[in-house]
Amino acid sequence: MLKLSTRARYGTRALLDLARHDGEKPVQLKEIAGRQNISLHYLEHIIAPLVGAGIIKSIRGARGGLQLTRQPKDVRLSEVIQLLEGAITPVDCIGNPESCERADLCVTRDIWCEMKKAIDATLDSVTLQDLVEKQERKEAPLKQNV
Amino acid sequence: MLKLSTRARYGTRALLDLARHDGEKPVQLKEIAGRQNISLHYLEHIIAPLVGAGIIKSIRGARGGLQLTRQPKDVRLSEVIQLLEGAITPVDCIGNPESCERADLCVTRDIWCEMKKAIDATLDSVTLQDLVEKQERKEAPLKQNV
DNA sequence: AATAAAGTTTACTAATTTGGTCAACAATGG
DNA sequence: CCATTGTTGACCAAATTAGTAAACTTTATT
Repeated sequence: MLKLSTRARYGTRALLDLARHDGEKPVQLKEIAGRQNISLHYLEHIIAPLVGAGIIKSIRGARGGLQLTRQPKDVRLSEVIQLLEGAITPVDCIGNPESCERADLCVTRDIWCEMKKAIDATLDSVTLQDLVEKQERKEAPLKQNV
Repeated sequence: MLKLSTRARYGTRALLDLARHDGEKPVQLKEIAGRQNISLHYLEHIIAPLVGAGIIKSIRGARGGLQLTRQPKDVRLSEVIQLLEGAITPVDCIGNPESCERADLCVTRDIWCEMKKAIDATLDSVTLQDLVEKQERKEAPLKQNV
């Protein structure tokens, strides 16, 4: 049913968490895992490709942690999802047309291509900064009630 | 990676096959399986929900087969995919917000909702008739070369 | 230098989903 | 009655997903 993997979901939440603490001291994996209610061990796996891609900087050792290497406004979800679950290819023949001999005549393939484009466009239009701001707007009214 | 299941792909191709023979005598599963290069036994399972939903009529016995119950222009891919793999819910919390306690404050959820909308809109904009016409346009130039 | 606090990496596993196959069954035309 | 065609349920293997565990590396601090 065109599911997004938990890797993608957790990873995005983790990045949003980092974005909210951008400019502060490093954020520990443990903190993120706690706040986002994600298994620490699992989160380690999810973060790895993001560190590998250089979108996150890791600082080892005591008082270490993780930090974004770019400003939140410069990180698009399209890139994040790409790193977390690879390119969005609803069907294989989008990526490599050779995988199906009828690819060039196949009209259903064309539709799946359009679907991919629609998804990509959606994700490309959102940055971490957008999410941070949205989150703050959502939380603001609540604080007044306290 | 947001894969479309083979059920969805095969099923759509099968329906397109039926649409191309709309108004003719019933089309046998065997023929479709042959033309579309899909295992007959597997196709049986894929067709079942479509028959169940009444989008296809089945005629048993000798000279039986399958037929669309509606005109191809009245069958939208959104409905087809819905039948073949259920509602498109990139994350569970879209369908039932209760599945996650932070649903109402979750900004990533909002993005996944937008993603779903983009996919649905794409599929809703295409009918089987559109596919048939597109296919004919694609095949036309080839015939001249023969 | 020792130690504790981080992140990194590899190995393993359980559960689920996917993509089928097989065979018995039901209905229908001839 | 019988050949043909769709229907259904049981079953299965491979892949993927989601997660756990533990050893390992790096670094700040004392």
